[in-house]
Amino acid sequence: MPRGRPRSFDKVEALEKAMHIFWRDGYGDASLADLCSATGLTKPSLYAAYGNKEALFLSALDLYMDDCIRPAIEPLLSSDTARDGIRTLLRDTVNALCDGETPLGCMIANSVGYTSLTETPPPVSAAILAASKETPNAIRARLIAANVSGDIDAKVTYSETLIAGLSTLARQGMSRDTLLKVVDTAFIGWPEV
Amino acid sequence: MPRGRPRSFDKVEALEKAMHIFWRDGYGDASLADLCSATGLTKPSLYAAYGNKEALFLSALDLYMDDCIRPAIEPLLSSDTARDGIRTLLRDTVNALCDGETPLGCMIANSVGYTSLTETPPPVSAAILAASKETPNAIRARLIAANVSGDIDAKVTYSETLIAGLSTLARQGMSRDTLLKVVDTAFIGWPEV
DNA sequence: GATTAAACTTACCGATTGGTATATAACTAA
DNA sequence: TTAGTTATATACCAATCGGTAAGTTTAATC
Repeated sequence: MPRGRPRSFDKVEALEKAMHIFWRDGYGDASLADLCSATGLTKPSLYAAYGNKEALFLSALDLYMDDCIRPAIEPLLSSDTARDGIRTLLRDTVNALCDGETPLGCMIANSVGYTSLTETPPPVSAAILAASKETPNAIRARLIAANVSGDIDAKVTYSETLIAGLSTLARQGMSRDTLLKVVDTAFIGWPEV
Repeated sequence: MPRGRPRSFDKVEALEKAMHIFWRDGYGDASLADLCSATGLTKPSLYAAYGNKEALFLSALDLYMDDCIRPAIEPLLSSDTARDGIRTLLRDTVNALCDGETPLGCMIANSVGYTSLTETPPPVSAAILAASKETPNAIRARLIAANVSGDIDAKVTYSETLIAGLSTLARQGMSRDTLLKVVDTAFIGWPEV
């Protein structure tokens, strides 16, 4: 049993609220005042529980990866073909980007857009950069495993471009149906197998 | 001849410097201190010449459209086929995004990424939104003029997605050659004529 | 019940934000 | 030369930024 006064809030629940603020506003534009009013906590409570703003963001990003990114990557490995796996990943991505319950767009892509990397603390920008590579790396691994012909790196970067663009457009309010058509269009020239 | 003391700096030259700051940092992260040190002006001089920060951004965005966007759109109208015109537009875009002399990425796409549209003044976000539609509108007009078959809107949004994604990746430091390969990959499935 | 350890509340800190009032300097027109 | 007009430099403003020092509650342990 811990010794002193028990904390009056749920730590992961509050972290989820904070994550949504970072997701919507990015690291720099998410003020402590916003984070406090979203979580219902005061600044000293936030700092006691998570450290400082930087540590809070890193925790929120961890949560985002575990909740939103990695679950979408997993089915890629068990897909029939690499093409189908990546196509499904992109369609699932669109559905996540346009989910009405969470902020528009992808938290990582939003953060990359926000960071004038000069002004963001190096640990934060490093974590964002690392996070932004997880999906492309998984796509590359899947293509290599499938032993596909052609330029694998070009296909990886092409997929990366599509994801970043889809997130940007989703953030601007483009509809889910429109973005799903974009995915269909993007795969017209992608050879089978 | 104007009456009072003549201004000691060139107004469009200073605006270009300010434009580069907004281009690199977006509206919110570009502080007046940054804008002053980049232009070499003091705050009262900036305000006397351009109004306030908001008006300065709008002027900078106008300059960007005239210098960078519209010149790239123009050749689209005189291209042999719609496909070749759009493909050339995207290749020129990549070259502009990776130009070593200007900030990485596209000023409009960067600004869209930055704006947590709640915090950006409405005139600014409206101008950004309008600017972000000029290229897609030109692409749509070209496709209509060519009377291409298939879903024109899907092709337009697909192009829009590519541009936004290319800008994001360019901002992250992806090389020009890599992004040119992305454009090649993106047009494999785009039917001729 | 006394002690101890932790969370909470209130109030504050220096730095930076966008924006401006005031005063001085530089120029033209009369 | 003088009056009128505009640009400059200095210094300041309230508001907000991330972060914290005390002091007060609330609980478990002894």
